[in-house]
Amino acid sequence: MLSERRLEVLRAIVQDYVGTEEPVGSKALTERHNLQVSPATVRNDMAALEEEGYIAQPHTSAGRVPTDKGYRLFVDKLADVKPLSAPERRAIQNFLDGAVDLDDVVGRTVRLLAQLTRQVAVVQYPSLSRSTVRHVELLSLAPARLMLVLITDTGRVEQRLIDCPVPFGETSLAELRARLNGRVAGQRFPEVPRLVADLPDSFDLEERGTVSTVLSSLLETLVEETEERLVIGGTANLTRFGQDFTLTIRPVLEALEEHVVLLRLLGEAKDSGMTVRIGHENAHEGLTSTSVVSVGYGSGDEAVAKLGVVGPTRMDYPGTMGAVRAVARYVGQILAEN
Amino acid sequence: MLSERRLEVLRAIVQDYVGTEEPVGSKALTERHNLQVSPATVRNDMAALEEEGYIAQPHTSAGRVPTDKGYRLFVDKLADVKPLSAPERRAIQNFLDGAVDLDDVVGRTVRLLAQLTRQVAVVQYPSLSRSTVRHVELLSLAPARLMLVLITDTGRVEQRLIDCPVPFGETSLAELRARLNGRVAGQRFPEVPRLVADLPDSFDLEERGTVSTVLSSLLETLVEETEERLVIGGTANLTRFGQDFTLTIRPVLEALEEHVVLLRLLGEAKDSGMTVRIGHENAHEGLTSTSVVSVGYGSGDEAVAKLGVVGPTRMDYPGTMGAVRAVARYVGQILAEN
DNA sequence: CCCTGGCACTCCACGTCACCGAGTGCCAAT
DNA sequence: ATTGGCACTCGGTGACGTGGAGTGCCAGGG
Repeated sequence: MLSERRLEVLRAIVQDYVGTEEPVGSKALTERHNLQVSPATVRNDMAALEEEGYIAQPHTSAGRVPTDKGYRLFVDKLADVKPLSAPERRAIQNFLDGAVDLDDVVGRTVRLLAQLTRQVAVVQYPSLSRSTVRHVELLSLAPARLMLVLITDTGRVEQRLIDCPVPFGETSLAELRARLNGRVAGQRFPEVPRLVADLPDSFDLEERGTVSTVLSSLLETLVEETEERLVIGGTANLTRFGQDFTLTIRPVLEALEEHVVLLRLLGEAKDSGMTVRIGHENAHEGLTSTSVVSVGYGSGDEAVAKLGVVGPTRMDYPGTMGAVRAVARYVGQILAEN
Repeated sequence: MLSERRLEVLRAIVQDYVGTEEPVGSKALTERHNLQVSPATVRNDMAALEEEGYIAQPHTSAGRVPTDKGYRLFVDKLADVKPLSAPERRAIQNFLDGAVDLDDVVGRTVRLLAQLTRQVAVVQYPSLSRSTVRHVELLSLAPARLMLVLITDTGRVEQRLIDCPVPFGETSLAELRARLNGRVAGQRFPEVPRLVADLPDSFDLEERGTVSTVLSSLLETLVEETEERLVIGGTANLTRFGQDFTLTIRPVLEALEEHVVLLRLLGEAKDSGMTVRIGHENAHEGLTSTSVVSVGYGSGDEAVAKLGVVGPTRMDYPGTMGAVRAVARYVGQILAEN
């Protein structure tokens, strides 16, 4: 177990390094933080911290830099989430209050988060599987072509084109629409397959084919690929970090374009509370020098989706966590109002 | 007027520079392109080309680099659009054919274009103002809350939440829905305001407020901000250019995040045929070292939107133009099939 | 009149070298 | 356990020299 002061030294190293982006030495530490001990003592502490793997030196005769393990300890034990300032909170509210629909909420949120943290922001649309069905609409676009529109309590709207095997009459359509809504409206999505399974049976033989087509189209929207959508913003902020460039920024951009990767990442995070994944804790190769701060958000207690930021491991964790948490709360409020 | 050979020299310079990314000298030119003249002659030609502003040297005793004006001449007079190879064409077709709805088509297109050109791809959704209304749907989500769903012939679906001043009965809703569709279905969007202007008059006084609210919400979707949507992909490709980085890549990323900027850019392009805007021809400051190749696409002769790529001025113009044109054609075909 | 070979000149890129300074580890003293 | 002292390491920086690619110009030849 590390002594109290050594933890204090680690905290100071993290804070300084995050601020200056340069390896921090023993002398500078004692000057900038009043540790009440001499540089030599700090050196001993640093040697111990390095021994334990919390910090490292890029090369002999350079200052120390926190390792992933060091950041982990910092986040777990040494850092408090920094609440936003009053003006910041007001800015959030003003910015989000103008949203007119879910797309708008998500779009504004991602811009807001990127601006607030000066990092890359990621916002997931409310997951279908955690929403309830508000309404299912069936529209006839052409004799043998339907459009299925799905609306959730979180305001999400999914549509899908359907090619019918045979033309489907307007009355049958109304019938199907009514029965479908009778079954699923107000129900949770994961229940839907079970609830509609026997629906084709109650239709005439010749209509059954179309009904089945419609249903399978409905069930397809629950497939992961369409189920989880997300939006990314603030990628320009990536250019603020290091100039190694092709080694640092490219893999990150590539990873960000692979939404699947991000979805998996967010999926691995805890459902409630904030999750911080640091450096190599992220499975994806391109993201081993970044940290991901994410949190669930939702209109009630339960999270319907996640949002967060992606930034360099050397980031201001307390500030970032504060911003992420605050934004998630406001978004939850907005959602609850609808 | 420049002699034939001088144009040939310019072409050679552009080709070599695009290939090597390094200033090209007279000797290398004569070796790699059989110009049938000596380096000294080429030097004279180069001096003339520089005099005219088509090429420049980064510093004395370095090779020459094309200027924006040089690229412009190259594109206008010296380059042919390079048709795609058969495998490439097949790849496009395979990749786009699997799309299930418009979102999917646009998403696939942007990925395809980014991969094909190895640059940043931009795809605009079919513009509402150039589409016709296929259907307008009104759903009652809560007593005083409606959802307006708008479907175009291009497959685009826009939805909007509406808060009604007073609850609106189901029969009135059906009435409004029917009359609305009677007026606008099959009509072009720009006609819509005119067509619905007198609609509130035919309703009872107490319903008029809600009807007006619905109509103004419908008209709002025609406002530019929601009217034009676009998707961007392949930003990771930006890292392939130069390492000046904060001077080159950041402003571009920032510009790309400002969809408004891109929309203006695309808007300035010709409606039919391909448009190439080179370097400083782009009004936006962040894009003065990039070129934008764009082209309209649509299901018929008329373009409903544009797509294109953003890359460094030093790009393979013939190849890029070929890819952009081919993709636009295929997307048009896909759209026509729906 | 245009093309060509020759020649002197210019500068960037690159490698070498020396030096400075921040930072370290270790040790003896308190 | 803490501290001051001291020798050592090593990356960053600037000065310097050199090589080479490239240029402009000029005189001679088709």
